[in-house]
Amino acid sequence: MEDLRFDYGDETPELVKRQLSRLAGMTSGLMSRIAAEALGEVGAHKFHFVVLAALDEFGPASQSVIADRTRVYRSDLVAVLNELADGGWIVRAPDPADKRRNTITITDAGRERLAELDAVLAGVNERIMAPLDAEERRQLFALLGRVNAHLAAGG
Amino acid sequence: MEDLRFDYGDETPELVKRQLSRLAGMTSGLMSRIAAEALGEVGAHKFHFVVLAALDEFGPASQSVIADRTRVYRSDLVAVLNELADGGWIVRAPDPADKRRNTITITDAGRERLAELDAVLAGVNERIMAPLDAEERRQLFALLGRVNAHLAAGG
DNA sequence: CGAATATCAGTAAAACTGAGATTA
DNA sequence: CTAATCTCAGTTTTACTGATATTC
Repeated sequence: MEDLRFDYGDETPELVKRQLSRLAGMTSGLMSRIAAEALGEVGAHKFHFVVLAALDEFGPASQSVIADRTRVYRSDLVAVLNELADGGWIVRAPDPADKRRNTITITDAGRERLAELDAVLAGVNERIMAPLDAEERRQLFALLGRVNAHLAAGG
Repeated sequence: MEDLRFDYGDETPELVKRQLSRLAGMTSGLMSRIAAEALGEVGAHKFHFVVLAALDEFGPASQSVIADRTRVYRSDLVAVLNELADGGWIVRAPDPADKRRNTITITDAGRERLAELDAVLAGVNERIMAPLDAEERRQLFALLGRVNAHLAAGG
C-alpha cells in the first residue's frame, strides 16, 4: 500500500477521463485507501472505529445487534471483537438472560481509542480536503449527501 | 453483489455519520460497485472499458505500454487481453521489429464494444446523479476534480 | 552481460456465503 | 421443532508481488 495512485496517468484516454470526471465513485478508491492506511499506522482498521463508535453511542449490545448497526458481517465481527478485546477496548461477557448471546461493552480505554481513531480520520479528512475552503467543503458534502441519500434509498 | 448497500443503517452512530459526511471517499464504494455490476451484466469489467478506450484513442501498442497508460498491472493485463481477444475486440500479434513484444490492435467489433460499454457507464452516471440538476453536477465534478488533482499530485 | 517483455503462480485484504453447535 | 446467536471454514474479487523464459 505504498504506491497511492489516483488518476490514470498522463496518457489517460479522453473517454476514461470523461467517465472518471462523471463517475465520482469510480475514482474514490484512493480516499478510502488513505483512510485505511492511516488507521493501519495505529494498528486499526475502519471496523474498529465503526464498532467502537456504535458501542460508545448506543451502549452495550449483543454481537448480532452490533452487526446490524454497523453492517459488519456477523462472521467477520467475531474477529474484529477479538482484536478489540485483545486491546482491552471492549469486554465480551455472556448474557445471563440468554445464553446464546454475548454482551459487548466498551471500556474506558476503548473510549480513548475511539477518540484516537476519530482524530486520525479527522487528519485524513484535512489532508484530502486541503484544496477546498470551508464553504466549498460544505457545498461538496451537501451535494454528495444528496447523491448518497438517493442511493441509500434504493435509487 | 445483489445487496447494494450504502449507508450504515438507521442506528448509525453520529461519529460515523460525521466521518461519512466528511470523508466522501469512505462512502463511495457503492458507486464503483454499481458500475461494476452494470458492466458485469454485459459480461465486461472496468478494465475492458479502460483498455479498449486506450487502444481506440492512442492506437496499437505493446502490452507494456498499455499497462502504463491504463494502470492495469502487466500481470493482470494478460488475462484482460485474453478476454478481449476471445470476444474479437482486439488482435494480439507479435511485433516483427522486437520479438519480445506483442502489438495489440482494436478491431471494428472492439470499437462497437467500447461504445456499448461507454453507454452502460453513462447510464450508471445518470442513475447515480439523478437527484442533481445539470448545474449541480457541474459544481460537484468541479469540486471533486480539485480534490482529485490534489491527491493525484501527491497531496 | 544487463534490461525489457510477456506470462504464470501466488499472496493479501475485503466482502460475502454456508454450515455447525448451542440455546431459546 | 423452528429460529436465533455465535463461530469457523471457505469463496470471490481486486490489487499487488515475485519468478521465469525469451529476446534485445
